[in-house]
Amino acid sequence: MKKLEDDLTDADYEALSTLRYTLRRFMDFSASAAQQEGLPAQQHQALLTIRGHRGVEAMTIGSLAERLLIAPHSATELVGRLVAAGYVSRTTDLVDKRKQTLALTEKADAVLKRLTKTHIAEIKELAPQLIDILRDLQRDL
Amino acid sequence: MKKLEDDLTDADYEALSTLRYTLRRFMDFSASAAQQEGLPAQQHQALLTIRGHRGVEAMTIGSLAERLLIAPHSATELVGRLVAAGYVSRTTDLVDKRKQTLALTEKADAVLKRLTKTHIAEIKELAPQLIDILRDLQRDL
DNA sequence: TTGATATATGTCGTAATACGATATATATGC
DNA sequence: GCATATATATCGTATTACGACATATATCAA
Repeated sequence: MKKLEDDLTDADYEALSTLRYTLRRFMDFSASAAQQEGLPAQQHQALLTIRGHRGVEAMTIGSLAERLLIAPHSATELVGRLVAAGYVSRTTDLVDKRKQTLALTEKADAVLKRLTKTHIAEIKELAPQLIDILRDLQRDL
Repeated sequence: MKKLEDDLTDADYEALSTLRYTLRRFMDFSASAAQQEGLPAQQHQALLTIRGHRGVEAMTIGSLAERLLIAPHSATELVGRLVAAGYVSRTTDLVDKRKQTLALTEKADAVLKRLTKTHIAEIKELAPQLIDILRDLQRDL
């Protein structure tokens, strides 16, 4: 349906560039919204990850690290900040005492609820545009 | 089609969390790919932005900053690094001597071409999943 | 059980980079 | 032709993830 060679067109670069721009705007919106609630972006992501976690196993430092794509010891530091700020409680797992079980405080629940509503609203604005760009790139090459 | 109250369900948090996880994986893939080419992620974004720029006006420090959502003086520093590494040429605009016109070197063109191909391939993998999640969130609330 | 190894988390110094505050050069408008 | 705005640049600072290393607990084989 398109060019026969495997070379890239100006439109290809433009599409990818626009995708990244759109993603940046979303991330920027998100970071600003979190900041307004007094939360650094990464701490917001940690709260969302803990709250959005499905599964029988409780959330731990290690699984948080996996989900955030950071090293376990970086998650340790991140959780340290969250506990210090009163957003997360950290309890030693009773079965495996190496593990730390994480849970949100009421304070975190309230903040995250507001942020999540705002984010879903923003996504509704952004989604159609994003889907269009993704479809374009799918068809590409 | 869903709950009547404006409250969030566990599934809402889960969907948003999954969206962010998917975005992180893409960004992480991208950062790793760039790193393998010797480029920090932000420098890669700068190159892509310059290359993907459409419009009569040439790319400048200021418009790069806008597109990257960073402060102009941060773009100055970023471009400084790119010039030092031989990826970008910076020339004073002839009409408006305050402006710096940016262009990619051949070295940058080659690297960016490889990276862009890889990225488009990756997006083809990720796009269906991403579109699904976005649709879910669109229908939501 | 014991000892060896693996796993989970924690500590501390470092590096990278965007920012704030500030500065300079050029343009533009009255 | 000055006052103000715009575009870019410089430098010190703050944030945060990481590498290197350390500790505690678990697991498994002999």
